[in-house]
Amino acid sequence: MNHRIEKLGSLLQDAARRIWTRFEQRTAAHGLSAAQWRLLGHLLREGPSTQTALAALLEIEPISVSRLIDRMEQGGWLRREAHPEDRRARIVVATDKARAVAPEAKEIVAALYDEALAGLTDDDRRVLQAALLQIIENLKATDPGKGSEMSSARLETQT
Amino acid sequence: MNHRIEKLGSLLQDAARRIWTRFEQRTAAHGLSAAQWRLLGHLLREGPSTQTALAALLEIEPISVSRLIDRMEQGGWLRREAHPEDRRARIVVATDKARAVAPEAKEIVAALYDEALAGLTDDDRRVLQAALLQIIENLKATDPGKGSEMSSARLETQT
DNA sequence: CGCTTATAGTAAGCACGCTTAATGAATCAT
DNA sequence: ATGATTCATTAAGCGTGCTTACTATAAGCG
Repeated sequence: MNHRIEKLGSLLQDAARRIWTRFEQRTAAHGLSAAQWRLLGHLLREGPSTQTALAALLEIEPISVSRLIDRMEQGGWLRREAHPEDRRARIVVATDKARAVAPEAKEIVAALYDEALAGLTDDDRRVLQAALLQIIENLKATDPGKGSEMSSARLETQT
Repeated sequence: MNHRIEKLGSLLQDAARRIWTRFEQRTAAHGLSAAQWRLLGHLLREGPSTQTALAALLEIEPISVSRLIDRMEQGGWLRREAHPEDRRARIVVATDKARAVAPEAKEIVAALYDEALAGLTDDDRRVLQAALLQIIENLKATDPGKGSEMSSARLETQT
């Protein structure tokens, strides 16, 4: 019998909520939300991209990307442009405004993570990171506890 | 320089999202959501309670509790009753229906957590749990990176 | 007693995730 | 080439969290 983490779901949710709330407090001047910054980060690192590609990358549903981008376009963080070859698709391009705030946002995130992880050793942090990746991997399959095909996931899932 | 967890926020959010999504898939027959189950759990363990008390316990805003309870009341999971001494307050009481599904919900949660944590050793799990608690603690203060007053948090937050 | 302040709950409105379903364009197969 | 299927995106509507602002009651104080 393995160790039970009583409130795993609540703990994860709380931790995540606190982080993005804090992020938004600190970027309030720009009005950039955590989800928006996450998307923007991808866009800036990897260049213009299709909405579908972004959805896959962020692992959220295309419709969620669509509406996120609606607001970001309104906020002037990016533009939707026509795809040159596929008239179904749009290319999402970050604006100069986005490029301009990126360094500051990065610093805010770095400082926030340092704060969040204060008191944790390097080893703890590595275990934490690996554990989160493992959890995500374990829950990727549609519904059966099928788990992963990589990253050393051993399935010992059955009742 | 400590280990940086590049995408701490995203990882936490993803893991949490996957857990509650999965929970809701499995309780779809009852139509119980993860947040509702969380509230119900408190109610069943600790008995009838004021909305304010629930908000404090769940660490969410009273208004969030209010609307959550709206739906749960509609769903027949609980009732709002008058507080005998304070006419401002309402006492929230779980119904028999809630009591009836509790064992099944508990099992679903336990199985889900087992699945989520598959491949993690007992030590990993303990570190994970402690790390999540630490992160939550570290981010409790209003905004300044004040961190915690307990649980061995050393602040090494500065740039 | 009557005024001020604090507390319990709610309303309105926003962000972000979801599901389900629609639209238009591309692609595959006959 | 045409008809069916797949794919990119959007629309509508819901759940959960938030902030801000309001009502009603309670409590403290002159």
